Amino acid sequence: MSAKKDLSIGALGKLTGTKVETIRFYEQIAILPEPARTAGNYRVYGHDHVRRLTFVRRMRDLGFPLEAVRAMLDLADQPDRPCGEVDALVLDQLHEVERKIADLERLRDELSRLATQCRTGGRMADCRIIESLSPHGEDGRCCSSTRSG
Amino acid sequence: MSAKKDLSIGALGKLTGTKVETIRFYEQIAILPEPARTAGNYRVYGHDHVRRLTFVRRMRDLGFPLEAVRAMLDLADQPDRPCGEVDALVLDQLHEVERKIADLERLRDELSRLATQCRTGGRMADCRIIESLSPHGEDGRCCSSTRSG
DNA sequence: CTTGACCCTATAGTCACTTCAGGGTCGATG
DNA sequence: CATCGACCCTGAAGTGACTATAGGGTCAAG
Repeated sequence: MSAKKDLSIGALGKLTGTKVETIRFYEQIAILPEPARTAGNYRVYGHDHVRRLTFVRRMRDLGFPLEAVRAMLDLADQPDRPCGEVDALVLDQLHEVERKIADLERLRDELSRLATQCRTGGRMADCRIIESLSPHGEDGRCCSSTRSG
Repeated sequence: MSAKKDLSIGALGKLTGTKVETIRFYEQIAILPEPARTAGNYRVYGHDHVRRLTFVRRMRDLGFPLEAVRAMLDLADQPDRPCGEVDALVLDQLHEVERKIADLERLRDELSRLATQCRTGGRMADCRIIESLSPHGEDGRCCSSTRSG
C-alpha cells in the first residue's frame, strides 16, 4: 500500500458510503487487510484501502456475492498466477457481467419510456416493467389486475 | 392472472431458478400474490406468477433491495396512478440503473482485456480490476503487494 | 397397497450487514 | 488542567433476505 492518506475509519466510511461497522466487518472476514493503527489504537487508512473498499461496495451494489468479490480480489492480489487457472474465472465473471448489463439495459429502456410518457401526459396503463425482465408469455398485459396465476 | 399454466411450486422454482422456500417466503411478504390451490392444498401457478417471479429474481440479481423491487411492482400493479407521484420514482430508479450499467461496462471492459491477455500468453501483473470500479488515485498499481494502506 | 418424489407449515440457521452496549481517545474550549 | 462532544474501540445481538431442517401430508406409478 503506497501513498499515505491517513484517514480514520469514519472518514473512510464517508468517502466510500460505507458504515464503520461494515468496514470492521470486512476486515474481520479478510476482505480488507488490517490497517495501521495510531498509538491510541485507532485505525489509519490510505489510498489503497479507499480503492479496495470502493471496489467491494460497487461489486456488492451490482449484486455480486462476497464470494465472487473475494475471487476477484484474489485475482488482483496475485499478479503472478498462471493464466490457466484464471481464465475460467475471468470468463465466468465476464458472462455474468454481460448478462447483468443486458438486463439493466432492458430495464433502462422501459423506465426511459415511462419517464417520457409521464412527461408528455400519458398514463401508466401500458407499463411493461415486469416484462422488461421476464420471459415473454403468449398473453397478458403486465398490469392485469387479476391475481390468481 | 390470465392464462393457465398449472405449475407446482417445484416446477415454478426450476423454471425461475428459485428455491421453493424462497417462493413461499415471497408469498409470505406479499411480493408474490397467493396462488390457487389444489384439493390437496398444493399451490398452482400460472404465467403471471412466472413473469412476476422472474422479474423479482432478476432485480435481486442486479442488486436491487426488495424494497425497490416492491416499489417497481407497485408501479406495475397500479396502472391508474397519477404520473406526478410516479415520476420521481421512475427517475430515481432510472439513474440507479444507468449508474449500475456504467459500472458494469467498466468491469466488463477490464475483464475482456484480461481474457484476451490470457489467451495471448500474457500475465496478470497489470490487472486493473479494482481500478475499474474505484476512483483513480494519483499513484499505485492495483497489484501492489504492500498491505499497510 | 407401497414407495419415492414432492408438497405443506413452522422453525432454525446462514450470509451480509447493522445496531446496540460499554468503555476509551481526541481535540477544542474555558 | 478539566470538560465535553465527536469519534474510536471490541463484542454481542438484531435485521433483512434468504436457505435448511423437522415432521407430516399428497400424489402417481408400480
